[in-house]
Amino acid sequence: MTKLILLDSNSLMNRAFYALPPLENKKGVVTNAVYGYLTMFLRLIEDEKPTHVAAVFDVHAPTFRHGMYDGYKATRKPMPEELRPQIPLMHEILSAMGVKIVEKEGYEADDVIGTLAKRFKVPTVVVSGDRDVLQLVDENITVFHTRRGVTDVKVYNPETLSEEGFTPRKIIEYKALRGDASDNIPGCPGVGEKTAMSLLDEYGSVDGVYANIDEIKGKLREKLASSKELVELSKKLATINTSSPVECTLEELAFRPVYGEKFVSLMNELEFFKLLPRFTGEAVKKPQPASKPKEDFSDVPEEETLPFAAETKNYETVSLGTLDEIKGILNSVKDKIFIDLGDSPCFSTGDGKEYRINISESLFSEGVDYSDAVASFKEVLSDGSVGKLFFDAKEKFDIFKKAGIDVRGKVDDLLLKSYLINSNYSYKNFDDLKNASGYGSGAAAAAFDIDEALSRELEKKDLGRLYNDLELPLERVLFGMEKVGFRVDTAVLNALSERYNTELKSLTEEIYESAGERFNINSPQQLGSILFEKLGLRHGKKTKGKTGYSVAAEILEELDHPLVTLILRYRRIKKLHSTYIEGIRPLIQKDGRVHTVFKQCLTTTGRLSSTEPNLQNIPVRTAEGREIRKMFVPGEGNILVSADYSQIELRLLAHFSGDPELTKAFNRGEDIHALTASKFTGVPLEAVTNEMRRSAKAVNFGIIYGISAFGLAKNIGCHPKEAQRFVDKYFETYPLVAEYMDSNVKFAKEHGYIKTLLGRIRYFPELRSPNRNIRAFGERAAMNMPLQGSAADIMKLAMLKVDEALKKGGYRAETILQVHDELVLDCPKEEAEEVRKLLKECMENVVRLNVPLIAEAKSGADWYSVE
DNA sequence: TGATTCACG
DNA sequence: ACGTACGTGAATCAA
Repeated sequence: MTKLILLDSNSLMNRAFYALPPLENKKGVVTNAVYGYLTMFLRLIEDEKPTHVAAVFDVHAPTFRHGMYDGYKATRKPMPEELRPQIPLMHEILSAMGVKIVEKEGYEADDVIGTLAKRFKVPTVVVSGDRDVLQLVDENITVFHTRRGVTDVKVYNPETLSEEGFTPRKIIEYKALRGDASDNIPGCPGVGEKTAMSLLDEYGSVDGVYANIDEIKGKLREKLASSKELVELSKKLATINTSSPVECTLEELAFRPVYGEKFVSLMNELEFFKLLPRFTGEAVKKPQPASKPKEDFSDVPEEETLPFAAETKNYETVSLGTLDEIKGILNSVKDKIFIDLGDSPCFSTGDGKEYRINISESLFSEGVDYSDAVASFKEVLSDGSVGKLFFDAKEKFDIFKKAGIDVRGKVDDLLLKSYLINSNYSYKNFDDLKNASGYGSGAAAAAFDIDEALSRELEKKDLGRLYNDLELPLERVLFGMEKVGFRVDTAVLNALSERYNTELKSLTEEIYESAGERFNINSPQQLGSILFEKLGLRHGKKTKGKTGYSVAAEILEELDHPLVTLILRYRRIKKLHSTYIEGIRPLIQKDGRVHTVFKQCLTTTGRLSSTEPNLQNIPVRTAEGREIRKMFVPGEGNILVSADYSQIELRLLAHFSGDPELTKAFNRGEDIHALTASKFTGVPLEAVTNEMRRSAKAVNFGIIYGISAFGLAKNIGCHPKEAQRFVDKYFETYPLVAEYMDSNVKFAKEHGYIKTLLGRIRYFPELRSPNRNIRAFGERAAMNMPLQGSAADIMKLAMLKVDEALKKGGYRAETILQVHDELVLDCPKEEAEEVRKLLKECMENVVRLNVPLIAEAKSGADWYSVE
């Protein structure tokens, strides 16, 4: 039984492009349209089982139709930059599969499709995202119209078309009157959906309308009369040419797909791991000696690719129903076990089997609950001679700790390994591996293979030490910090809350009075309309997005109006109150402490991040906000000891660049910002004013961030031209810094990545973007990474050192917080002075640079008073 | 869900 | 002629 599928490929790719998020493979190639197209095609193959297929594309050349240049699509939006390269890619994939691509220069895909559809007189399915092709529907031809997304398809045959009040011919007539903006068909101005339909219901066609134009009254008649030519042109534009000179026989379209090496390698390169087996069917389950995906990446050795050893193995999943069964297997574990907890806990012993604990059925029916299932792991988890493999070990430590279980023995963490291999995609790497293993959900059975593959990759990238000697031991330290937590004084919290509440209330009244009406002060939209429309204050040029005016503090500060002053104050208090008071209150646990969660595998630079609550952004810069810190206190009988690195990133800049002036200054212990100011202005060091130092400091920071004159200007509020002079002056003063920054960008462009002091890698796919701005962003980030990332390395190393030193010295003090360049310890009072010295010592001597590392260590009764 | 705003290093 | 400082998280509004 013959069945022909005609794919309106440009239309489908366009649909897919806008329907799907901008998927990228690890090389930074956007693949969403290709992915969507293939998904749809796959579904068609499975559901429709076509015997013949044609993928029809537009050829982008001056477009003629009916022999007349029509300017058609001349004003159409240009194809997005991320979509354009996906078209040739799609061609390549289709060719590899053996799907016939049909295109005819000078003819729209519609015309080619119309011609083929009508030519062969066989059952045909036309697949398109455009409604134009509905005019082709007949007893042989069905149209699949993709609506939202790529899988939501409406099937049109003569019956369903008539249910919507259309006939194939009426589609053309309708378009002629109504027009179609997306296709640049003008139609009759002033005639919309409703009018077009009622005219056609009355007169049947465009010709019918004009033959009876006298019957029509008023404005509509004028419009129609004056647009007669336009409507007739529209009709021509809307009519698909079903006799284009396309030389193509039915036999040429025969669908005999081949999923050979070329196809497999393309799919792997694009990282369509789930799609591949669906195309190849059973073939992928069997070992495939011929096609090792890894080989396909061999020409890009520096790329952040992973081996897929897991793919070819056969795994077995076994479901366990009783505690005895679970315990039986757990008792036999010799050296290493992988455990994952999710909807149903599962584990593997490295025997190629995955054991799933069936909570929902037998365990429950035996009156055993989830915590007992977890508790059944107790023996093996507490056994120090058995190694553990986890994905996100710290989370597992926490879950087991809550069940009263301490995890002992050597631990490996798949997430951590994956993060070090590529910090841009640590979770995604793992997903890819899971998919490659052929199992959609837990990859317990494949975990050991994945672990091995990741270990090989770590070694290849020289990350073994960073993993074994830094990140992995740090994970335990971080877990300890989370468990201890930071005590919050609820009396102080309540007092602050009350103060803020009162203040907010009175500010709200004052604001309403000043504005002359009540409105939602928190709504940027409403606020903007009050300030800029009602009061007519001059607004910034910024009209980002569609909402209109920016009401950010930096804009409002320019305005001189009592209402604005009130608003700014309101917002400051509101922020403090909702984020740091009411936001933190519910996070205080029964022990009176907040237990932040440190994300060790999140940032691209190697820094930690802190959540629930975020203790890394507690206010400090303003006196007003700093008050919040009074509620963070040490445990009973303790004192807080804290130390922070002084200008660690600038010191690293001196170290890496080797700039003599910068190095000399740090070695002499000079004030680096004042020095920069002095060199800029020519005045002696002692004569540098606060204002001069402030600007110089901003420049120093700017350098760390990968300076741009515009960014600097915005920060210090000067003209970009003046900022540019500062930048030039800076690089003149510290010439080796300029060289160093250039060398970073150059290296990143050449190799695709940059390393920090301890060899941490960050990839920069942005540098290969066709988009200038994205590239420029990548360049700044590449300049910043060695500084921010190395500072993170050093701090992490210091945390390990502090932890060891405290243990070794038998101190009871505990690290409770890290804020990038600061460590906070909860310390018994009697240990305070010793611990303060120990902390400073550890932090300053953890690595040796060409310049000294300085840490200032202080203590205090709360986080506010730490001096 | 994404955009805005603002807190930190 | 563009749009820009680097790295984060939480609250809030508007769709």
